[in-house]
Amino acid sequence: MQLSAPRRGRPGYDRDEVLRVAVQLFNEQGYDATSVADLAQRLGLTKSALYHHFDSKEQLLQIALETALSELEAALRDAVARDEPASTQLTEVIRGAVRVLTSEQPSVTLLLRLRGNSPVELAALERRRRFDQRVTALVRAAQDEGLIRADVDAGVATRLIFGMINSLVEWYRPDGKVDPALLADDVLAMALEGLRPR
Amino acid sequence: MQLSAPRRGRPGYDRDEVLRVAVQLFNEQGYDATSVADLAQRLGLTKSALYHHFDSKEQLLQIALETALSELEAALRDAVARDEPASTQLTEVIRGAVRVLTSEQPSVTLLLRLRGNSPVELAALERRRRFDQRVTALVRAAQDEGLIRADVDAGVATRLIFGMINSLVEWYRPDGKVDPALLADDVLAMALEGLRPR
DNA sequence: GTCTATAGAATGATAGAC
DNA sequence: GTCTATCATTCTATAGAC
Repeated sequence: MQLSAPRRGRPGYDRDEVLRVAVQLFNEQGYDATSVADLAQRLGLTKSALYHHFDSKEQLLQIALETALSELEAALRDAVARDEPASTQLTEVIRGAVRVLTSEQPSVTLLLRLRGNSPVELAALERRRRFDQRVTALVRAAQDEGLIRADVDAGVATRLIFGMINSLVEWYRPDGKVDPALLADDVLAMALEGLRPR
Repeated sequence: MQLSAPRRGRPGYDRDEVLRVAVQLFNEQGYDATSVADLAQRLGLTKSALYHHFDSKEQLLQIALETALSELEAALRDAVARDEPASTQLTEVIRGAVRVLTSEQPSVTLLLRLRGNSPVELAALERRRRFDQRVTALVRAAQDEGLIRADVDAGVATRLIFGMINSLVEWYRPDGKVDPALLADDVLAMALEGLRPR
């Protein structure tokens, strides 16, 4: 079974490679601050060559956001699929979110910086909001089970936990020095046990 | 003592009011996605009238960033001024940072979203980096004193703590329902004791 | 010849500055 | 309002691998 069709035509970038470089540049400079000319220059192409691969600048954004959101939603689905206590599901969601943020860091970074300036961005923000709501419900259930203190608001607790997790896109570097699974352990330890020695 | 000079000439915005609206709009849409025409429309002015108050769009950004950075640096200075253990200084820095993020939320929000696309942005990012380094040194000293577990990297711990704190700009709303000082208690409790009941 | 990646030139719209 | 620069985008055509 062949994994990729044999290359026809002159050699050059394919769609995936263009997308990868585009998302990286969007994250370096910001989506709005990055012009199609910037991207063409980074790739060593002309703008018109880029438009052969994609319909619009926004389409590049849309595809990247779809990747980020579908991976996060899959992690949530996997965590709640098995018949386990909400506390276990919550810890699995946290591990899954850390895994997605490290493995799909570029596209998730784009997602976390959206301002809602277009229908595409608004739709992505709405999907992200629904994800947050489902996690908040898990935190609430985990409070009922006693894993999480009941004297903190579930919404505040969720936001603080994901404040830690989401900050990963700002400083995590996939250079192999930090195992993402161990990083998830650190996040869970800090969220549940705190940083003070016991 | 009069707090504001009597208004002369036609009524209108003064420099501070223009700045306030500008920073708010920058945060709604993103700095790069906001045009001077957008800002003029929001204020009900022409672009020319705006340029009477300011030299450039970037000057508005620069002033806001100066506010955010000087307040954060002042909070750090206050925390380390008194002759107390590093552990105490660290908790005071955290309280101060939460106070600044809530009281100066608009300008700090701008600071946290910078990408370094101009010399002004690069200089601000460099000042922010120095702030982070000084806090990391405090965390390291607090580890030596036993407030913070020694088995987590000081840099990782600092980043996770400020991941929580910085997330405030995304969801805190100064509507009076949440006292910032109590919010700082929540952040400190989660960072030090964790969310699991003891 | 056919398919794909690429270029050059030009479009209309909008940017920041004054 | 006006200016010049730059924006995203499109049209038409070519270069190179099959």
